[in-house]
Amino acid sequence: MRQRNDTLAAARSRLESKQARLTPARRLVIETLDGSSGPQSAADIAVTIAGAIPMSSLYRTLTVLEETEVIERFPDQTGIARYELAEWLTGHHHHMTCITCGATSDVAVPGDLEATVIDIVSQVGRRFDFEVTGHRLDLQGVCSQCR
Amino acid sequence: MRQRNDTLAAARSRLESKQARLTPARRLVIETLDGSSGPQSAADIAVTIAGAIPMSSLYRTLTVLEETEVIERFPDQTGIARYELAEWLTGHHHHMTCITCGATSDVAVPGDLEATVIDIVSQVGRRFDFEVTGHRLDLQGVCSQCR
DNA sequence: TCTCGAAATGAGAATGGTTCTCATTCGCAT
DNA sequence: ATGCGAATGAGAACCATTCTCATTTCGAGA
Repeated sequence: MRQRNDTLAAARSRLESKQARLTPARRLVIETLDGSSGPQSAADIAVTIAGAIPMSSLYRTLTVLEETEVIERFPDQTGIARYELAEWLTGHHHHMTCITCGATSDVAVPGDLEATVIDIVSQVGRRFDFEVTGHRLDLQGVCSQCR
Repeated sequence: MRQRNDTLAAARSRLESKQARLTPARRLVIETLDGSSGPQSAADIAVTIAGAIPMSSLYRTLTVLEETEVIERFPDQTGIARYELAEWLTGHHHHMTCITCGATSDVAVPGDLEATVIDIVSQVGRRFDFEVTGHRLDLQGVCSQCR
């Protein structure tokens, strides 16, 4: 299990390799995402850190962390940006989104199944002359709490 | 191969079952999406139809068609909404997005592979106590034109 | 065919997430 | 200590999308 200090150290060296610093704001955002079980919006993060970082700075912080590939950004179903630690920090995973409560949580597909997914994806890429560099698998459904 | 008239007829009956009409604007949008090979943004559609529908009406049209499940909406990687005909009209498919040019195109995963995907997805759902109702598989990579 | 009411439209204002500007502050390397 | 690029904060600006409301269109019934 990766420790928080590992994440911060890895993030710091990634940032420094791009002449950016691990500032208090950036550290706070990284720690927040490291403690979350699913992708967080800027507003989510602001709530978690109790507004410790003004929105304009928070967005800029998120942009910097995204550009340095410490975090990844993708829109949720409504188009609002959500962030999580980059996969090289967390490990490859996918998402399950509950169509009832809207919650999205991470899901690590078991290794054997993930291998099959990768195989399928590359077969499809080959068939359509598309050089696959990554994939995303989202499950929609109803979570256990909503049933 | 589904014909355009089939699509329009199916859309009309779907709309009428929800006391909505197949108006000229709605027909135009449906025909536009029917003639596209990938998801289109509101701006894309506006260009294709040469501004024949004012943006406020276009957005409302898209909302109505989405609510009646004639089309589906999902945000692209930048968070901008993109639309395409619902899967009950087009058949189940996935998307390939080129990380170089940004183009997204539809891809129908061959039946045997799709069956495996469905199997994997339901296994994962079972394992995580999540009642899967649908899935989305996005391939990222480089298209043949960009290589 | 005429009429009425519900549905649809168009123009423009309003919204809200996100980005930009710019003046100020911070922190590392001399 | 000093200087300079990096980082910050406040607020304005942006822009995709939604809302408002007055007007128009369509279709069912007279």
